[in-house]
Amino acid sequence: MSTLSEVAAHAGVTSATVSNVLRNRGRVGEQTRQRVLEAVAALGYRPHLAARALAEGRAPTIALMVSSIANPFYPEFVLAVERAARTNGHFVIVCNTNQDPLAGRAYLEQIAGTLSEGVLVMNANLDFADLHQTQARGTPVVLCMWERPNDPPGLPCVAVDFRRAGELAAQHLLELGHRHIVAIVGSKRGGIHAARYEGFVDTLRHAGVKLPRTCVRYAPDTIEGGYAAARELLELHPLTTAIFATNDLPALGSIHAAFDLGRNVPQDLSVLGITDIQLARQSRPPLTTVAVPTVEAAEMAVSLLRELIERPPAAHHAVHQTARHAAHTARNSDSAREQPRICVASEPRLIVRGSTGAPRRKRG
Amino acid sequence: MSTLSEVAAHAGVTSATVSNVLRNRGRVGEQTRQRVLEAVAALGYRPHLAARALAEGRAPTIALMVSSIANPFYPEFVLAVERAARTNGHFVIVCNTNQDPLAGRAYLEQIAGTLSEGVLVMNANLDFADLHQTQARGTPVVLCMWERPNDPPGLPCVAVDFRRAGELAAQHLLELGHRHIVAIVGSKRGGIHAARYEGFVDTLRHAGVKLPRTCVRYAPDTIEGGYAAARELLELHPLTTAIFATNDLPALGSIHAAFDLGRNVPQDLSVLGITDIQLARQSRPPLTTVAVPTVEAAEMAVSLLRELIERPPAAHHAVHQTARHAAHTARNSDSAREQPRICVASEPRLIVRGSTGAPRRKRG
DNA sequence: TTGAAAGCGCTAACAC
DNA sequence: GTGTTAGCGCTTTCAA
Repeated sequence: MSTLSEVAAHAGVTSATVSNVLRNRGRVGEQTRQRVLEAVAALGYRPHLAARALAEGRAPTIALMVSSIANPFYPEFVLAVERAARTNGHFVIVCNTNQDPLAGRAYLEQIAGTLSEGVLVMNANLDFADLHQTQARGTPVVLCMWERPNDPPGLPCVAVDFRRAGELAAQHLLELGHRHIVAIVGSKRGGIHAARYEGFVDTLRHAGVKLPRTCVRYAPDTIEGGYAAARELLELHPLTTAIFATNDLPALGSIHAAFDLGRNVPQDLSVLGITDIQLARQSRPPLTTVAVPTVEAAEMAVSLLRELIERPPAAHHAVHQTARHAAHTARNSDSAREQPRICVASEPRLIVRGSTGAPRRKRG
Repeated sequence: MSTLSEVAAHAGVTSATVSNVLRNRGRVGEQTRQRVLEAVAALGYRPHLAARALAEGRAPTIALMVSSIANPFYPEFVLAVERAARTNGHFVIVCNTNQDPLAGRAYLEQIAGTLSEGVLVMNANLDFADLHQTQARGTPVVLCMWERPNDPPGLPCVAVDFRRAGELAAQHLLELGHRHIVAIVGSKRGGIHAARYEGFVDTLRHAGVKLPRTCVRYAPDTIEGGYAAARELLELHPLTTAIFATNDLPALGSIHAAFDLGRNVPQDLSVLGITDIQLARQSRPPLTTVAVPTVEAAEMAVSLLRELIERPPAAHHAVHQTARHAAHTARNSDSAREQPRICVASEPRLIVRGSTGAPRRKRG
């Protein structure tokens, strides 16, 4: 691993010059530039990113917090984030909080501002206070998929209208003629899926279709969770013709439950979810779902983060600032907080596949 | 973001002392230690990881190269890697090579040795020459799942006996009484899945069961790939009673194909794969498969990497070395190369679930 | 037990 | 155009 000054020596110039040609800064004579380039090639020089980070006062990485990358939704998202980040010259560090706010805090404390110049948060079950703190310390934070555009979280975020997703789902079921519907909510009551559920229920209600409490289950956001919930629901309400799940995983589990109960999907039972993860396409029958703009959201999140990194929102009281690097500006916080940026991603849209259909006229 | 010397000033000591108390190095008086700790708390000091990396000559991260994290197998692996890495004090940077060796090289060139002190390679379709080069430059590299323990790759690796996995699969089918078998290989002919396939074929042959060329398909290692291959195979060989796929994803696709062809699994057709990804448990019917020790391999890989980082294998010719940091040792390469370490993970084992059974006596 | 000082590899003023 | 110089925040000899 050769260093800048080794290259400089080899080219008979000074390291500043090498630095300049490498970053196309400052005017450099054509011949020196050539000599430098040769030296770089000859020595196989590669810049030391940690050193550069230190000197520049900024890191080449961003941290992506997820609760557990094993959730089949995340990898798709991580992929998109990584792609977008790369084109901005950032590497991404995956931080599995494992649903534990303490683990999340530990990550934030170590990484934010020292190894990563920004933090992306994807439903990682983090303490908002921690997030605000890292922000106050000067490291931009953005929430990747805020579920309620009309109810801003007080942090920069990209919002996706999940309420609308719920509405779309209900509408589809209604149009098909379903009236005996049950719902599986993939989070705690009032939890993260609340907006999806409300959109669904409200739409049903407007159409005069009730969804009594016994027709909804709060379950883990997994295939197994959906499976168990669907079985219970189906056994309790044998006349059910459609199951709505607030996420694809439980919807997939519901299809399995139907299968095990000897019910054919979609002939005997319609099932639909929200998100459109890859698996949705790959189930038998393929899952009807309300697609959410995952990749778009990832890209927006990355670009919002980049923006925040480049031009940190001015703090209201101009803070005493001796620091050489502007990135450390937004230091103060509570007294005068400006509205955090919020980007709204495009609307969810219904994707009709094989798991929904009209209910049978009569059921046995 | 306060710095060491700010803390030092606040505590009335010098930054060296603060550094010492923070890392429990050097003897420090109990009272100064207390004052320092208070100052740290008061200022909310957190060490700057990039600065530390530069000073120590080592980075707190490792790079994990994968071809595309969207493959459902990887996240499970990434999760395990991340956990293991964290307990070693390393963050992990995910590098999607996207099947492109050039992308892989770009990653290696930028990251290795400058931002990451080690690289883990998980089937990332990389150029071995690049890998050797980064190793020669002093950054340890380990291959995460080498498929042929008896045929070392010339790089440190953790090996899993995938040939054995193929044997186990064949044995299971044989014991159930299957004789009309087809196979789907999830890689190019002679590609990464070759060992699995050979183990399978050889075991069949020893039992006197032939697997003619028309009974095997090389297909993409995906659900869709398996689906298409299975359909072809099944249409070509209607008497088939069992499908073996070298990976779970194509096996899952095969189940779908059977479904669409009106064949019941396992009554009309048995299907099995290799790996035991989470999805295998969650299909209908659940997939019989040969489980491979994913988590164990991840942990072994991380710990092998750590070992290599801590005690880099001595180069044979003691290389001229002025560098202050020992990590830059193993610089030379080809003429006198010592045997790279290879760790063998525990054996694959058969997991019988619902997708395999005895063949029907007679078929219509 | 503590401090002074050098240096990790790089960038960025500023001077020449 | 190119070199000089002073750091970035930390660790680590070596002295005191």
